Amino acid sequence: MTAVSVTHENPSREKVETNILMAAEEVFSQHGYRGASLQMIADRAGLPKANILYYMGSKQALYVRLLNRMMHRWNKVLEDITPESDPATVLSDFIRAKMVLGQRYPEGSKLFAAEILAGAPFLSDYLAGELREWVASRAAIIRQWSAQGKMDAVDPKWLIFLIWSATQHYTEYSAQVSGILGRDALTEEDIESISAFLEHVILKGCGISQASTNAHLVEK
Amino acid sequence: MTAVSVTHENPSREKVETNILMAAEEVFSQHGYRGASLQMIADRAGLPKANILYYMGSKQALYVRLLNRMMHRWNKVLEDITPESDPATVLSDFIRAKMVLGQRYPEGSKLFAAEILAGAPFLSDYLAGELREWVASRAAIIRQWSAQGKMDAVDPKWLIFLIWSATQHYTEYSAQVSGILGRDALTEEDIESISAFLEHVILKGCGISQASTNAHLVEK
DNA sequence: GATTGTGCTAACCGATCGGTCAATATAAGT
DNA sequence: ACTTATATTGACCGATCGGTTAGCACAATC
Repeated sequence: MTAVSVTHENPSREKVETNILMAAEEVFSQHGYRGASLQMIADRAGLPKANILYYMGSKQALYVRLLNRMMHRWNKVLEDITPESDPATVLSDFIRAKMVLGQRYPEGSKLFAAEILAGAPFLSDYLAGELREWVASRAAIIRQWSAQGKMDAVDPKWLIFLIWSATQHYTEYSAQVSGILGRDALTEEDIESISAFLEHVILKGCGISQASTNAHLVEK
Repeated sequence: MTAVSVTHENPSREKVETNILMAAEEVFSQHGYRGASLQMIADRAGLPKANILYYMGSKQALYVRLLNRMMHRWNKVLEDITPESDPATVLSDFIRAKMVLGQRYPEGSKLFAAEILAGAPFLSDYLAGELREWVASRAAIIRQWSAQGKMDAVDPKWLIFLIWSATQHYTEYSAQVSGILGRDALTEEDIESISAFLEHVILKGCGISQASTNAHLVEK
């Protein structure tokens, strides 16, 4: 068991696995679980197919691993959104964080979307468990804000779904968005412009006064 | 051979085709183009596989036909949204129409979503053509409204995307929504509640005064 | 230098893929 | 009745599916 030695330079197990995970994330996100094939993943990773199975065990194990990885990234963002006293900053942070998440992990986000489109066969427990509780706890806070007159008495669940959908749209429907905009991808300015727009509409729409400037109102 | 005459009882061509299209829409929407198999479609339609190909020619032809059917439904909704003078009614109608569309054709909507997730290989022309022009023409109208002081100077494209994403969410992420709500499906009241919420937040968020009552603010 | 353990992969497995075809059944026209 | 056109489907095709296995390369241990 002393065989620690110098395996660091070698394409050590970790590097190979990362390579496979990246390739698999792309393929699964485009074609869903059933539509993805190990051969496509292997080709994109530049490895023989048997190698994928050697490292990952099975197609399902690989898929579940990707889902879990994405769930953890997602949970991290959720945790960062602490229930402070100020609705404006909390909701604003939430919007920005979700936009960043989508931009940072576009493939993982699409993979998640494909899984849910398929009826979430691997995620139903997570949705009805952890995520549901997260929504419930946040909804309670929002309800308090409404009761305190800090914002309109909107249904908190619909508000949370609104922020989710509006931000996710730009990663999962990137093909539609760029097709319509006539651009290959969104620029940094686009992202900032969209974030500012969503902040403006959602906060104002919920009757929350915005602290920041109005500079973002200028159309790109 | 008494079986004669009454061909009306027979599943005449049109009926058979409709049956196949329905089955195919379900399967494609769940698994995407690659993930769907003709055998699954045949099973769901209660027909032998060869029969599917007899009526539809090929997997791709069947898929494209479904996409076109959904595009026409979609275009019909878009056409109904005429550029009247009043932003409030136009945007409100748009929101409601999109909610209805999603509830009416959930499978077709999901099929569309899966196609776009996969990079829209069959729809790129449509997106960069018809749909793009529709967005451009509507954006121009919204810009006029802003110039006339009827609403805030938000970027019209982001506004259109916001309405799309917020409404689509409830059909395409129905697995997530119902998982979190702890309900199998959305009720009529849910739909009304969501529509009213979106109307309230988006119109108010864009600085458009709402004519209707505030009854919808009561949380479900 | 023989042994052991791991990384790696060509070759193969049965199942299923989209699609073809020949055979049969049914209906319609004459 | 006979012909023609259409409907229907079991059997089959080569390709590809996820997964197994046997064997080779290589390095560390004894």
